[in-house]
Amino acid sequence: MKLSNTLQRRIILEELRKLECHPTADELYEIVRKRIPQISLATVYRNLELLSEGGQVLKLQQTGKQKRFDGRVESHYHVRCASCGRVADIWDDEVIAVNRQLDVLVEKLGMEGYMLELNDRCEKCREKDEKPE
Amino acid sequence: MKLSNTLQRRIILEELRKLECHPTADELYEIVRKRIPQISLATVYRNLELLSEGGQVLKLQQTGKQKRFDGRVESHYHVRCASCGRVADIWDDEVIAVNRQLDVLVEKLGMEGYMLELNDRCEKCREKDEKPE
DNA sequence: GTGATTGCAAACTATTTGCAAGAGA
DNA sequence: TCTCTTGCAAATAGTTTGCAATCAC
Repeated sequence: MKLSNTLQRRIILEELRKLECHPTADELYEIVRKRIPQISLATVYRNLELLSEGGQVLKLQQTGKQKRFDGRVESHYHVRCASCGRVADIWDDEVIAVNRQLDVLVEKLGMEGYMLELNDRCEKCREKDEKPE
Repeated sequence: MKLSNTLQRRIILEELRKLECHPTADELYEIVRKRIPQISLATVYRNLELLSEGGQVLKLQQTGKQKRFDGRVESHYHVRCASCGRVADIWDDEVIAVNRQLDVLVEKLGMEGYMLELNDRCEKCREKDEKPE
């Protein structure tokens, strides 16, 4: 589906690109509203979605909207399925090594921490890809 | 506030620890319900929250519930404020280096990608900490 | 013209909260 | 006993969707 060049779309992208910060949809809505007062929040959501599918905008969010919980507290690492959001543990030496490095780096920069997740697609989603009903 | 040892709390933690996977609150609710049929979803949410504050459970989620968008698509890196969720860019050579390593690693493991975010607290939240109204 | 897009309102999903009743120390 | 916790229902927050009108190509 090709995107047509509507006023709303143009302004949304233009205003987003102007910003140094990384607004939420409704923050951007408030900004865009100064130029197109009657625009609706749904339009902003729809366009951000389409633009990010088209690679013109970056969506800063992990897959899956629900929080997930882990009963194991000791440090270990996660792979999240890029399509369904399921999370599994990963025990790869190099992954562990990168995390060690990040621990050190974060300490050095005086930051609170970091969040690293690898993304893949889980078995179930891969099966679905092969035989989509 | 110390946590009292209620049946619900005990079973929630017990069932979560049994699992290899990392359930969402409602997935866990369904499991716990087999043992305490009248338990409510709100209780599961409340306990997961308390347990994760107490460090007995890990919450696998980034701060901030809203999606954020970025007008710059070229690869660059983010720091998210651990308390308000605001996102800023970071241009630190070592951070860039770690990301390069991750690119290579992900490629090698044949995965889709990764998501790395540093966490800190932003100016505004730091100020608030100092003089909480 | 016709398919994409809009604004609006309503729907939806995940999560949180108020409250009165009940359990734990 | 006195606080913490529960179940329930209602509220909230963020986001998505159906629809008829309108716009872009």
